[in-house]
Amino acid sequence: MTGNCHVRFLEGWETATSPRLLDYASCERVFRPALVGKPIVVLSNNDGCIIARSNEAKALGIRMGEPFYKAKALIQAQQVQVFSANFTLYGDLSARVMNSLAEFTPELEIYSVDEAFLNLTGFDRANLNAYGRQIKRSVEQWTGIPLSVGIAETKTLAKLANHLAKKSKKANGVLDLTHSKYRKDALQQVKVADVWGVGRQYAEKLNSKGIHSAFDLQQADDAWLMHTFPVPLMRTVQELRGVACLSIEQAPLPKSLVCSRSFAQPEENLDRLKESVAAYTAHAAERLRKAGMACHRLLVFVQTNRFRQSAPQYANSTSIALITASQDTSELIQAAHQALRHIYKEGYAYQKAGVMLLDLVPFNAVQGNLFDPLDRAKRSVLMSAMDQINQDFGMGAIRYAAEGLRPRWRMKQEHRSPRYTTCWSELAQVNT
DNA sequence: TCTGGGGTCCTAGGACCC
DNA sequence: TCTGGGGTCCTAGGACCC
Repeated sequence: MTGNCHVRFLEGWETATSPRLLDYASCERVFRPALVGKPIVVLSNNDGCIIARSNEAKALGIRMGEPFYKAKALIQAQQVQVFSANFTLYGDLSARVMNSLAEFTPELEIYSVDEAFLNLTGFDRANLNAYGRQIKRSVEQWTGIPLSVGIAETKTLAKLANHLAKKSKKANGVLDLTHSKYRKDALQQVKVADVWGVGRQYAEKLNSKGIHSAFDLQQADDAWLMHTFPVPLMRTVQELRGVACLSIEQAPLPKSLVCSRSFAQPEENLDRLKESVAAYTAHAAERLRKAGMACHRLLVFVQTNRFRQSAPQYANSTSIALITASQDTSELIQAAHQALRHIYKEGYAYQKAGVMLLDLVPFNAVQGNLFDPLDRAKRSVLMSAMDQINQDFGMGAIRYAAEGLRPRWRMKQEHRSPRYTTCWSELAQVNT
């Protein structure tokens, strides 16, 4: 028997079309225990809109995805605590939770910043529920982050169990559905749109054929499904039936890597776009080196604000192939600037730009090139030195002049909490 | 007035070759 | 030169996920 355990903390969010919330509120509370029980909201990059609310803030009627300025009066009147998204802090707390979870399984898959799968194959089936409670209790005690646990034979069922564990008072954060007589009942309770692998498009199509619950989907006709939907949905259905199609995977190598941002203000000027693209490239390259990878292709994209339909619209992208796979920041910045010059058109108010590093390969497996103009061994030493300095003194302590000195395009983050766990100077701001 | 950022997989279709 | 059939590779786009 395979036992899959799905753990979720912080809660998840979804795309703009069906916003759920990201409960980063619990991260903020770890260092400000006085905030427990108080209303909290977390803002998106640029402090534009609300991407997370604590239960107390929800109760006040603050909506998910609501523009900050619209909720401002209510927020002030009710003394709601406001935070800019602090992804550095959330990422670090996430790593601590993952390390704690690793104590409970020989095989841990870090699925996202706030989710993990634990392989419990071979564990005592009768005691899985108790084991789930032990995980929840221990990790919460060690990290201060609340979590919920779902257990079942397949990953899809484990996710579904977790979904119910959070909602059900009786489950109290832990639900084991392995060989459970409540299985049918559980599947009937979950809307098909809430099944992992069923998005909005599929849900609409399924609903129109009378398939509304996870149970309906589990019972659906195979021939019809195969004919109507792409292959991955059939895997989902099999998983709902208890047939494992997805294995627990440990740290699969990334295939691509993206860094992109919306600007605080629209940007028309090529030089400033070049600065932002250089900075995104530098950031992406740093992550690339950290992953031990190099890229064969680099893509740059720019776009105007698609919500402002009255303004002229333009979006484009292009990629540059690199003869030798690279992780060298200056080489990548050069390529990025070359790509940007190709797609830049004057007279548009750009709202967003981004850099994608594609066709990644492990750095130690990079094919050399006889006519390579770069001394890569030397460059590599330079990159390591830069990364070390930035790690010790904070992100951006040392950077390329091409990134600009006082970047106007930097994000607005007026309400960011300190990076308590990753920056000594900010730790001093701890306030209880 | 505001509307994030970072990923994967599958499929269709065009280019090119034999 | 014309023809059909079939293969591979690449790209773009759309679905999904967090």
